[in-house]
Amino acid sequence: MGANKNPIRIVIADDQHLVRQGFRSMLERLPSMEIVAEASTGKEAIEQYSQHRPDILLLDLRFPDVCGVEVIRAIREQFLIARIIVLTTYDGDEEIYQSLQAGAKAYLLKDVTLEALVECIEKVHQGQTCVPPLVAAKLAERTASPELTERELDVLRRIVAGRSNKEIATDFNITEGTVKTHVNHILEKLGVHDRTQAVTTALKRGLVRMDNA
Amino acid sequence: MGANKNPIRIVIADDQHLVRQGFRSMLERLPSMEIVAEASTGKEAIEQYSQHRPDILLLDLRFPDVCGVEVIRAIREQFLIARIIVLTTYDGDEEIYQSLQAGAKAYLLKDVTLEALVECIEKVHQGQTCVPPLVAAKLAERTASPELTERELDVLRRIVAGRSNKEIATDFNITEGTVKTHVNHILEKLGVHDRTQAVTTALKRGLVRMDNA
DNA sequence: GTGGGCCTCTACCTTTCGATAGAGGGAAGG
DNA sequence: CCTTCCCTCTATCGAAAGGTAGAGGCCCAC
Repeated sequence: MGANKNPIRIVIADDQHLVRQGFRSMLERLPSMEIVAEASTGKEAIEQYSQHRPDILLLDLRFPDVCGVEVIRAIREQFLIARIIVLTTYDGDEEIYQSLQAGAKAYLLKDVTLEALVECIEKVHQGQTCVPPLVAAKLAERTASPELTERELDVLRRIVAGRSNKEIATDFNITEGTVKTHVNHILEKLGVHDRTQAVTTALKRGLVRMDNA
Repeated sequence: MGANKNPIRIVIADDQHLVRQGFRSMLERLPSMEIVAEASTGKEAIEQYSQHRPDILLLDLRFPDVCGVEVIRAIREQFLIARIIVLTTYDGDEEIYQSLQAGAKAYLLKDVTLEALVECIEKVHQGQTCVPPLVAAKLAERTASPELTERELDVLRRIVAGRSNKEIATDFNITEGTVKTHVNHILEKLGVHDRTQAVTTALKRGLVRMDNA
């Protein structure tokens, strides 16, 4: 089991130290893989990618600073050939859609087996994509449901932040009536009946994220 | 680096395959540790504990079936000496409190270093406990805030499920007025002004969990 | 048994929310 | 140019939510 001449060069980006070390520990056993760097934030992920130009970037979506999708966009902007595998626990249709839309080549959930991960890495390295059936099914859900406009997303985020219609109105310098219009459209598009349900479905689908603390 | 005569025998319980394998891969390198089993559900965790009686159980809180706290209670009921380390991403004060209350000896977040994990395992194996400062701080928050009654928790769960006061009333066969009373108490105790904020606060603090799908 | 939670109920009132229906302006695209 | 979409606003209305202030029954602990 000697060193491989052309191992697949990989950067791991995950905000959890232990998870990164775990991945590293598993993948380093394989002679065909080489971990060239780690990143614990979105910013670091971009930096490490630029610096090392790995064959594969294993990317989580959760970071303290930039969200994973932004990382994908930023990297793909500079390096169109970038081969990015999203490896995360989030299974919301919106997160999947956004990631693939931004240019990720694969979307894996962290409950896959090591074998599946390795297979995926090899496929992507060869220029293929990799979207497991369950993920694809989630993606289909999203395609079936109407898209929110930018403004509606703004309002939705404030709703999740726990603000009232009146407060949202002052936040955006618009009338409460307008906010209500947006809210109505949001409820329609999400297929729910009140803002409380809007919050939970938005969180489940990955349309918004809760701020910590 | 030969085999240790008395390695610390460990069971790993985590719903994510890749994470389990990562932990195993890391810990197996240490001669002083031995992974004797894995579990991917709460039920399995209890079974594997009973069967192997490990020195240490590394336990996540998220499982498809039983929640981690229940697992702790079930195991501690049979095996009072059980030494359980909670290793999770959840940092809500309620989850921490419940876990330690149920008898966990340590509570670690998955962003700790491997060194910290190993140190924790050794400490717990020697009969000590291990609660990092940040976790302890979260715990303090919980102690400072009033506790919800069983009924209030029932109502809160329904609120998170997106049900209206009227619906909750029929769910529990009580009047809508009574539900409103409970809701008022909930809002007071959580320190929020409406049910939407109650939902996010409850989720952040780990008082309730969202049902998937 | 007395006090204190807890759960239950009632009543009243204000505010907020959500539904509905419309309308005007601006930007993008055919 | 015309259509379409988005954002904005107005107006009205009923339904739901939230605040306040009680009160009775139950069980447990002191």
